[in-house]
Amino acid sequence: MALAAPNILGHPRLGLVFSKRNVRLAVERNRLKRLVRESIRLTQHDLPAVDIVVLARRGAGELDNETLHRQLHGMWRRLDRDVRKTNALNHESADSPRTGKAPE
RNA sequence: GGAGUUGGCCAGACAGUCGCCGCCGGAGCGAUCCGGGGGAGGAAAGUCCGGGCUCCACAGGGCAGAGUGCCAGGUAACGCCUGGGCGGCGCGAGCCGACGGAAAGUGCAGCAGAGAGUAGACCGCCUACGUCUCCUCCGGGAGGCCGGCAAGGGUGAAAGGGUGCGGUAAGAGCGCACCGCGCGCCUGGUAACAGUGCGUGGCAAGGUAAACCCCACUCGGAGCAAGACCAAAUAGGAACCCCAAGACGUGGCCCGCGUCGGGUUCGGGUAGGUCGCUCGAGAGCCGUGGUGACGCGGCUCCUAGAUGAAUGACUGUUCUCGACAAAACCCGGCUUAUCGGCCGACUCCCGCC
Repeated sequence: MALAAPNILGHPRLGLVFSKRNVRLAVERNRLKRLVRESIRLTQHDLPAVDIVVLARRGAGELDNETLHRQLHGMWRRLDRDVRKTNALNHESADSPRTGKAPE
Protein backbone atom coordinates (compact mmCIF):
# COMPACT_ATOMS: atom_id res chain seq x y z
CA MET A 1 0.00 0.00 0.00
CA ALA A 2 1.21 3.54 -0.68
CA LEU A 3 0.25 7.02 0.53
CA ALA A 4 1.10 10.13 -1.47
CA ALA A 5 0.95 13.92 -1.09
CA PRO A 6 2.22 16.69 -3.39
CA ASN A 7 5.50 18.37 -2.48
CA ILE A 8 7.35 21.48 -3.66
CA LEU A 9 10.69 19.81 -4.34
CA GLY A 10 10.12 19.40 -8.05
CA HIS A 11 10.81 15.62 -7.84
CA PRO A 12 9.30 12.62 -6.06
CA ARG A 13 10.46 11.63 -2.56
CA LEU A 14 10.19 8.16 -1.04
CA GLY A 15 9.45 6.93 2.45
CA LEU A 16 9.43 3.29 3.50
CA VAL A 17 7.56 1.59 6.35
CA PHE A 18 8.27 -2.10 6.72
CA SER A 19 7.47 -3.16 10.24
CA LYS A 20 8.80 -6.28 11.88
CA ARG A 21 5.21 -7.03 12.73
CA ASN A 22 4.17 -7.42 9.11
CA VAL A 23 7.41 -8.73 7.62
CA ARG A 24 9.07 -10.95 10.15
CA LEU A 25 12.51 -11.70 8.69
CA ALA A 26 15.20 -9.06 8.27
CA VAL A 27 16.19 -10.65 4.99
CA GLU A 28 12.69 -10.13 3.59
CA ARG A 29 12.45 -6.56 4.87
CA ASN A 30 15.72 -5.62 3.19
CA ARG A 31 14.69 -7.31 -0.04
CA LEU A 32 11.37 -5.42 -0.19
CA LYS A 33 13.05 -2.10 0.49
CA ARG A 34 15.61 -2.74 -2.22
CA LEU A 35 12.94 -3.64 -4.74
CA VAL A 36 10.89 -0.53 -4.03
CA ARG A 37 13.95 1.71 -4.29
CA GLU A 38 14.95 0.06 -7.53
CA SER A 39 11.48 0.52 -8.95
CA ILE A 40 11.42 4.21 -7.99
CA ARG A 41 14.90 4.67 -9.41
CA LEU A 42 13.84 3.32 -12.76
CA THR A 43 10.62 5.35 -12.98
CA GLN A 44 11.46 8.53 -11.06
CA HIS A 45 11.52 10.75 -14.16
CA ASP A 46 8.00 9.73 -15.10
CA LEU A 47 6.59 10.36 -11.62
CA PRO A 48 5.06 13.67 -10.47
CA ALA A 49 6.52 15.69 -7.59
CA VAL A 50 4.90 13.90 -4.70
CA ASP A 51 5.96 12.43 -1.39
CA ILE A 52 5.29 8.69 -1.44
CA VAL A 53 5.21 6.44 1.60
CA VAL A 54 5.18 2.74 0.83
CA LEU A 55 3.88 0.43 3.53
CA ALA A 56 4.05 -3.34 3.63
CA ARG A 57 0.97 -5.34 4.38
CA ARG A 58 1.25 -8.65 6.19
CA GLY A 59 2.35 -11.36 3.79
CA ALA A 60 4.17 -9.00 1.44
CA GLY A 61 7.37 -10.89 2.12
CA GLU A 62 5.97 -13.98 0.44
CA LEU A 63 5.63 -12.34 -2.98
CA ASP A 64 8.35 -12.97 -5.55
CA ASN A 65 10.32 -10.25 -7.33
CA GLU A 66 8.44 -10.42 -10.60
CA THR A 67 5.02 -10.00 -8.96
CA LEU A 68 6.23 -7.12 -6.82
CA HIS A 69 7.70 -5.30 -9.77
CA ARG A 70 4.49 -5.66 -11.69
CA GLN A 71 2.39 -4.39 -8.79
CA LEU A 72 4.70 -1.45 -8.10
CA HIS A 73 4.73 -0.47 -11.76
CA GLY A 74 0.94 -0.52 -11.84
CA MET A 75 0.84 1.55 -8.69
CA TRP A 76 3.05 4.29 -10.16
CA ARG A 77 0.89 4.43 -13.31
CA ARG A 78 -2.29 4.92 -11.29
CA LEU A 79 -0.54 7.47 -9.07
CA ASP A 80 0.54 9.49 -12.11
CA ARG A 81 -3.00 9.32 -13.56
CA ASP A 82 -4.63 10.41 -10.27
CA VAL A 83 -2.23 13.34 -9.83
CA ARG A 84 -2.92 14.55 -13.35
CA LYS A 85 -6.63 14.36 -12.67
CA THR A 86 -6.46 16.36 -9.39
CA ASN A 87 -4.18 18.94 -11.03
CA ALA A 88 -6.76 19.42 -13.73
CA LEU A 89 -9.45 19.90 -11.11
CA ASN A 90 -7.27 22.39 -9.22
CA HIS A 91 -6.85 24.48 -12.31
CA GLU A 92 -10.61 24.75 -12.54
CA SER A 93 -11.43 25.31 -8.85
CA ALA A 94 -8.07 26.84 -7.64
CA ASP A 95 -8.52 24.70 -4.59
CA SER A 96 -5.67 22.38 -3.47
CA PRO A 97 -6.53 19.12 -1.75
CA ARG A 98 -3.63 18.06 0.43
CA THR A 99 -3.77 14.37 -0.17
CA GLY A 100 -4.06 12.26 -3.28
CA LYS A 101 -4.38 8.62 -2.41
CA ALA A 102 -3.11 5.89 -4.67
CA PRO A 103 -4.81 2.55 -4.28
CA GLU A 104 -2.84 -0.57 -3.59
C1' G B 1 27.35 -53.88 -2.37
C1' G B 2 24.39 -52.51 1.99
C1' A B 3 23.88 -50.32 6.94
C1' G B 4 26.24 -47.01 10.25
C1' U B 5 29.88 -43.83 13.32
C1' U B 6 33.04 -39.65 13.21
C1' G B 7 36.24 -35.19 11.73
C1' G B 8 36.51 -31.24 8.20
C1' C B 9 34.90 -28.19 3.93
C1' C B 10 31.28 -25.70 0.36
C1' A B 11 26.68 -22.70 0.56
C1' G B 12 25.34 -21.86 -7.33
C1' A B 13 29.23 -20.12 -11.25
C1' C B 14 30.58 -16.65 -15.26
C1' A B 15 29.73 -12.21 -18.39
C1' G B 16 27.31 -7.50 -19.67
C1' U B 17 24.26 -3.01 -18.46
C1' C B 18 22.07 0.25 -14.77
C1' G B 19 22.25 1.37 -9.36
C1' C B 20 23.54 1.51 -3.48
C1' C B 21 27.63 2.33 0.86
C1' G B 22 32.73 3.17 2.30
C1' C B 23 38.11 3.56 0.76
C1' C B 24 42.34 5.26 -2.56
C1' G B 25 44.05 8.55 -6.67
C1' G B 26 42.89 12.81 -9.86
C1' A B 27 39.97 17.48 -11.30
C1' G B 28 37.18 21.54 -9.14
C1' C B 29 36.43 27.47 -4.57
C1' G B 30 32.43 24.15 -4.05
C1' A B 31 28.04 21.12 -5.17
C1' U B 32 30.01 17.26 -7.70
C1' C B 33 32.45 14.47 -11.56
C1' C B 34 36.16 10.78 -13.58
C1' G B 35 39.22 6.35 -12.74
C1' G B 36 40.61 2.11 -9.59
C1' G B 37 39.49 -1.27 -5.84
C1' G B 38 36.32 -3.43 -1.67
C1' G B 39 31.44 -4.64 0.34
C1' A B 40 27.10 -9.99 5.24
C1' G B 41 27.09 -15.62 7.85
C1' G B 42 28.25 -20.65 9.12
C1' A B 43 25.12 -19.85 11.92
C1' A B 44 25.48 -12.69 10.93
C1' A B 45 20.07 -15.77 14.70
C1' G B 46 18.72 -16.88 20.18
C1' U B 47 21.27 -13.31 23.68
C1' C B 48 22.61 -18.46 27.48
C1' C B 49 27.96 -18.02 29.40
C1' G B 50 33.27 -15.87 29.14
C1' G B 51 36.78 -11.88 27.88
C1' G B 52 38.59 -7.16 25.70
C1' C B 53 37.19 -1.94 25.64
C1' U B 54 34.65 2.45 28.18
C1' C B 55 32.60 4.99 32.38
C1' C B 56 31.40 4.67 37.66
C1' A B 57 32.74 2.63 42.56
C1' C B 58 36.70 0.68 45.57
C1' A B 59 41.96 0.55 52.52
C1' G B 60 41.38 -4.48 54.40
C1' G B 61 38.25 -8.50 56.16
C1' G B 62 33.57 -10.94 56.92
C1' C B 63 28.29 -11.90 55.96
C1' A B 64 24.52 -12.19 52.36
C1' G B 65 23.60 -13.41 47.11
C1' A B 66 24.69 -15.85 42.40
C1' G B 67 27.33 -19.45 39.70
C1' U B 68 30.40 -23.74 39.09
C1' G B 69 31.05 -29.04 40.95
C1' C B 70 35.34 -36.58 38.98
C1' C B 71 40.91 -35.52 37.61
C1' A B 72 44.75 -33.24 34.65
C1' G B 73 45.79 -29.97 30.80
C1' G B 74 44.61 -25.81 27.11
C1' U B 75 43.13 -20.59 27.13
C1' A B 76 42.72 -13.63 27.93
C1' A B 77 38.63 -16.16 30.20
C1' C B 78 34.53 -19.56 30.40
C1' G B 79 29.25 -23.00 32.22
C1' C B 80 33.99 -24.00 26.42
C1' C B 81 37.66 -27.44 24.35
C1' U B 82 41.29 -31.68 24.70
C1' G B 83 43.09 -36.08 27.13
C1' G B 84 42.09 -39.42 31.09
C1' G B 85 38.92 -41.91 35.12
C1' C B 86 34.13 -43.83 36.67
C1' G B 87 28.90 -45.14 35.44
C1' G B 88 25.27 -46.22 31.52
C1' C B 89 23.86 -47.56 26.18
C1' G B 90 25.48 -50.04 21.59
C1' C B 91 27.71 -56.61 18.35
C1' G B 92 31.06 -52.54 17.03
C1' A B 93 33.20 -47.77 15.22
C1' G B 94 31.39 -44.80 18.95
C1' C B 95 27.68 -42.06 21.92
C1' C B 96 25.53 -40.04 26.61
C1' G B 97 26.24 -38.30 31.92
C1' A B 98 25.28 -30.95 37.08
C1' C B 99 29.64 -37.20 37.93
C1' G B 100 31.44 -33.53 45.57
C1' G B 101 28.80 -34.74 50.46
C1' A B 102 22.85 -38.63 52.74
C1' A B 103 26.95 -41.93 60.30
C1' A B 104 26.23 -32.55 60.63
C1' G B 105 21.16 -31.26 60.86
C1' U B 106 16.08 -30.28 58.84
C1' G B 107 12.36 -31.53 55.35
C1' C B 108 9.59 -34.55 51.57
C1' A B 109 7.17 -39.26 49.45
C1' G B 110 0.29 -41.13 46.27
C1' C B 111 -1.45 -46.36 46.32
C1' A B 112 -0.68 -51.10 48.28
C1' G B 113 1.23 -53.27 52.66
C1' A B 114 1.91 -55.95 59.30
C1' G B 115 5.89 -52.64 58.57
C1' A B 116 8.67 -47.00 54.44
C1' G B 117 12.99 -45.73 58.75
C1' U B 118 15.58 -45.20 66.50
C1' A B 119 12.03 -50.62 61.04
C1' G B 120 8.06 -54.29 61.14
C1' A B 121 4.81 -59.36 62.18
C1' C B 122 -0.91 -60.37 58.31
C1' C B 123 -0.22 -65.56 56.75
C1' G B 124 3.63 -68.53 58.52
C1' C B 125 7.61 -71.27 61.58
C1' C B 126 8.81 -72.71 66.85
C1' U B 127 7.12 -74.13 72.00
C1' A B 128 13.71 -74.91 74.14
C1' C B 129 13.07 -71.52 78.99
C1' G B 130 8.95 -70.22 82.83
C1' U B 131 3.99 -71.66 84.07
C1' C B 132 -1.09 -74.11 83.84
C1' U B 133 -4.49 -78.21 82.39
C1' C B 134 -5.15 -83.18 80.68
C1' C B 135 -3.31 -88.10 79.37
C1' U B 136 0.50 -91.71 80.56
C1' C B 137 3.07 -97.94 79.57
C1' C B 138 6.35 -92.73 84.20
C1' G B 139 10.49 -92.55 79.10
C1' G B 140 7.23 -88.82 77.80
C1' G B 141 2.98 -86.90 74.86
C1' A B 142 -1.27 -83.28 73.59
C1' G B 143 -3.10 -78.38 74.33
C1' G B 144 -3.02 -73.35 76.48
C1' C B 145 -0.67 -68.92 78.63
C1' C B 146 3.78 -65.98 78.74
C1' G B 147 6.61 -65.87 74.59
C1' G B 148 10.63 -66.59 70.58
C1' C B 149 11.83 -66.01 65.02
C1' A B 150 12.16 -63.34 60.39
C1' A B 151 13.92 -68.60 56.80
C1' G B 152 9.36 -69.03 53.44
C1' G B 153 4.54 -66.71 51.44
C1' G B 154 2.29 -62.01 50.48
C1' U B 155 2.51 -55.94 49.39
C1' G B 156 5.46 -52.48 46.90
C1' A B 157 9.51 -48.74 42.52
C1' A B 158 12.11 -49.85 47.05
C1' A B 159 11.51 -54.31 52.98
C1' G B 160 18.41 -53.71 56.66
C1' G B 161 24.27 -57.72 51.57
C1' G B 162 24.21 -62.81 48.13
C1' U B 163 25.11 -68.37 47.86
C1' G B 164 26.27 -72.67 50.60
C1' C B 165 27.46 -75.25 55.07
C1' G B 166 27.34 -75.34 60.25
C1' G B 167 24.17 -74.02 64.11
C1' U B 168 19.15 -73.89 66.57
C1' A B 169 13.09 -75.27 69.58
C1' A B 170 12.59 -72.44 65.15
C1' G B 171 15.78 -68.93 63.36
C1' A B 172 19.21 -64.99 62.57
C1' G B 173 26.56 -62.73 60.14
C1' C B 174 25.02 -66.22 65.43
C1' G B 175 29.73 -68.87 63.38
C1' C B 176 32.60 -70.32 58.91
C1' A B 177 33.97 -70.44 53.39
C1' C B 178 33.52 -67.89 48.79
C1' C B 179 31.57 -63.43 46.37
C1' G B 180 30.30 -58.33 47.39
C1' C B 181 31.03 -53.90 50.67
C1' G B 182 33.56 -50.31 54.27
C1' C B 183 38.30 -48.82 56.49
C1' G B 184 43.84 -48.88 56.76
C1' C B 185 48.34 -50.11 54.26
C1' C B 186 51.04 -51.41 49.88
C1' U B 187 51.70 -51.16 44.49
C1' G B 188 50.75 -48.46 39.70
C1' G B 189 49.28 -43.51 38.21
C1' U B 190 50.83 -36.00 38.46
C1' A B 191 45.70 -36.99 39.80
C1' A B 192 40.68 -38.79 39.39
C1' C B 193 41.10 -43.84 40.06
C1' A B 194 42.56 -48.95 39.69
C1' G B 195 44.58 -53.77 41.67
C1' U B 196 44.29 -61.55 41.14
C1' G B 197 47.72 -57.48 46.49
C1' C B 198 48.18 -57.52 52.32
C1' G B 199 45.46 -56.70 56.72
C1' U B 200 41.05 -55.61 59.22
C1' G B 201 35.54 -54.86 60.34
C1' G B 202 30.28 -59.13 60.57
C1' C B 203 28.41 -55.46 57.42
C1' A B 204 27.76 -49.91 60.14
C1' A B 205 21.36 -47.30 60.05
C1' G B 206 16.79 -47.19 52.20
C1' G B 207 15.73 -42.85 48.47
C1' U B 208 15.85 -37.63 47.41
C1' A B 209 21.06 -32.46 47.54
C1' A B 210 18.07 -29.32 39.29
C1' A B 211 14.65 -29.85 48.49
C1' C B 212 16.84 -26.62 52.34
C1' C B 213 21.68 -27.46 53.57
C1' C B 214 27.27 -28.67 54.21
C1' C B 215 32.12 -28.44 51.69
C1' A B 216 35.53 -26.41 47.85
C1' C B 217 36.42 -22.79 44.14
C1' U B 218 34.93 -18.28 41.23
C1' C B 219 32.37 -13.53 40.96
C1' G B 220 32.23 -5.06 42.09
C1' G B 221 28.25 -2.41 38.83
C1' A B 222 26.61 -0.75 34.15
C1' G B 223 26.93 -1.14 29.06
C1' C B 224 28.88 1.60 22.25
C1' A B 225 21.84 4.67 23.52
C1' A B 226 29.37 2.80 26.97
C1' G B 227 32.21 7.06 26.59
C1' A B 228 34.87 11.53 24.37
C1' C B 229 34.88 16.01 21.40
C1' C B 230 32.70 20.24 18.34
C1' A B 231 28.49 23.05 18.90
C1' A B 232 23.29 26.64 16.53
C1' A B 233 18.40 28.93 17.71
C1' U B 234 15.76 29.95 22.31
C1' A B 235 15.62 30.45 27.65
C1' G B 236 18.29 31.04 32.00
C1' G B 237 23.40 32.00 34.57
C1' A B 238 28.46 34.41 35.73
C1' A B 239 32.17 38.36 35.05
C1' C B 240 33.34 43.12 33.12
C1' C B 241 31.95 47.65 30.70
C1' C B 242 28.13 51.44 29.39
C1' C B 243 23.86 54.33 31.00
C1' A B 244 23.18 56.35 35.55
C1' A B 245 18.83 58.76 32.33
C1' G B 246 14.44 56.40 31.29
C1' A B 247 10.08 52.86 31.48
C1' C B 248 6.35 50.26 34.45
C1' G B 249 3.58 49.39 39.21
C1' U B 250 1.64 51.78 43.90
C1' G B 251 -0.78 56.81 44.54
C1' G B 252 -5.11 62.39 43.00
C1' C B 253 0.15 64.48 42.52
C1' C B 254 5.41 65.03 44.36
C1' C B 255 8.88 62.56 47.40
C1' G B 256 9.39 57.60 48.55
C1' C B 257 9.22 52.23 47.77
C1' G B 258 9.34 47.91 44.34
C1' U B 259 10.55 45.87 39.35
C1' C B 260 13.17 46.45 34.74
C1' G B 261 18.03 47.96 30.67
C1' G B 262 22.18 47.87 26.57
C1' G B 263 26.96 45.66 25.06
C1' U B 264 31.18 42.27 25.22
C1' U B 265 33.27 37.86 26.98
C1' C B 266 32.87 33.13 29.40
C1' G B 267 31.01 28.37 31.19
C1' G B 268 27.16 24.46 31.36
C1' G B 269 24.05 22.45 27.74
C1' U B 270 19.56 21.01 23.76
C1' A B 271 18.93 20.18 18.32
C1' G B 272 22.62 18.74 14.98
C1' G B 273 27.45 16.84 13.85
C1' U B 274 32.35 14.28 14.56
C1' C B 275 35.06 10.45 16.92
C1' G B 276 34.63 5.68 19.29
C1' C B 277 34.45 2.09 14.23
C1' U B 278 37.56 -1.64 12.86
C1' C B 279 45.04 -3.93 12.36
C1' G B 280 42.59 -7.81 15.40
C1' A B 281 43.47 -12.95 21.65
C1' G B 282 43.37 -11.24 12.82
C1' A B 283 43.82 -14.52 8.16
C1' G B 284 46.74 -17.86 4.83
C1' C B 285 51.12 -20.89 3.96
C1' C B 286 55.49 -23.32 5.84
C1' G B 287 58.35 -25.19 9.90
C1' U B 288 58.47 -26.94 14.90
C1' G B 289 56.95 -28.92 20.26
C1' G B 290 52.71 -31.82 22.10
C1' U B 291 48.58 -38.21 22.12
C1' G B 292 45.45 -33.78 21.71
C1' A B 293 43.04 -29.04 22.74
C1' C B 294 46.86 -25.70 21.80
C1' G B 295 51.70 -23.23 21.94
C1' C B 296 56.18 -21.14 19.50
C1' G B 297 58.91 -19.25 15.10
C1' G B 298 59.29 -17.44 9.92
C1' C B 299 57.13 -15.40 5.44
C1' U B 300 52.97 -13.18 3.09
C1' C B 301 48.25 -10.50 3.23
C1' C B 302 44.66 -6.24 4.86
C1' U B 303 39.57 -8.69 4.45
C1' A B 304 32.17 -4.67 5.40
C1' G B 305 31.86 -0.46 8.69
C1' A B 306 26.21 1.28 7.38
C1' U B 307 23.18 4.83 10.95
C1' G B 308 16.35 4.25 8.18
C1' A B 309 20.82 1.40 8.07
C1' A B 310 24.28 -0.24 1.96
C1' U B 311 25.16 -6.32 -1.77
C1' G B 312 20.13 -5.29 -5.72
C1' A B 313 17.58 -5.34 -10.58
C1' C B 314 17.48 -6.88 -15.63
C1' U B 315 19.57 -9.89 -19.67
C1' G B 316 22.46 -14.03 -21.46
C1' U B 317 25.23 -18.77 -20.84
C1' U B 318 25.69 -22.99 -17.68
C1' C B 319 24.94 -26.79 -13.51
C1' U B 320 23.27 -31.10 -9.55
C1' C B 321 18.02 -25.54 -10.23
C1' G B 322 20.01 -23.32 -4.84
C1' A B 323 18.06 -24.62 2.44
C1' C B 324 18.22 -21.78 6.97
C1' A B 325 18.76 -16.97 7.15
C1' A B 326 21.07 -10.01 7.18
C1' A B 327 26.70 -7.42 10.47
C1' A B 328 25.31 -2.71 14.01
C1' C B 329 31.80 -2.02 19.32
C1' C B 330 34.92 -6.46 18.86
C1' C B 331 36.41 -11.45 19.94
C1' G B 332 36.06 -16.93 22.26
C1' G B 333 32.14 -20.57 23.14
C1' C B 334 27.26 -22.84 23.73
C1' U B 335 22.33 -23.64 21.78
C1' U B 336 18.86 -23.64 17.94
C1' A B 337 17.49 -23.49 12.24
C1' U B 338 19.25 -25.58 7.58
C1' C B 339 17.85 -28.17 0.51
C1' G B 340 21.90 -30.48 -0.88
C1' G B 341 26.98 -31.66 -2.17
C1' C B 342 32.41 -32.88 -1.55
C1' C B 343 36.83 -34.99 1.08
C1' G B 344 39.25 -38.04 5.02
C1' A B 345 39.24 -41.89 8.95
C1' C B 346 36.74 -45.99 11.10
C1' U B 347 32.85 -50.06 12.39
C1' C B 348 29.30 -54.06 11.33
C1' C B 349 26.86 -57.37 7.70
C1' C B 350 26.60 -59.92 2.85
C1' G B 351 28.92 -61.66 -1.80
C1' C B 352 33.27 -62.84 -4.91
C1' C B 353 38.68 -63.77 -5.54
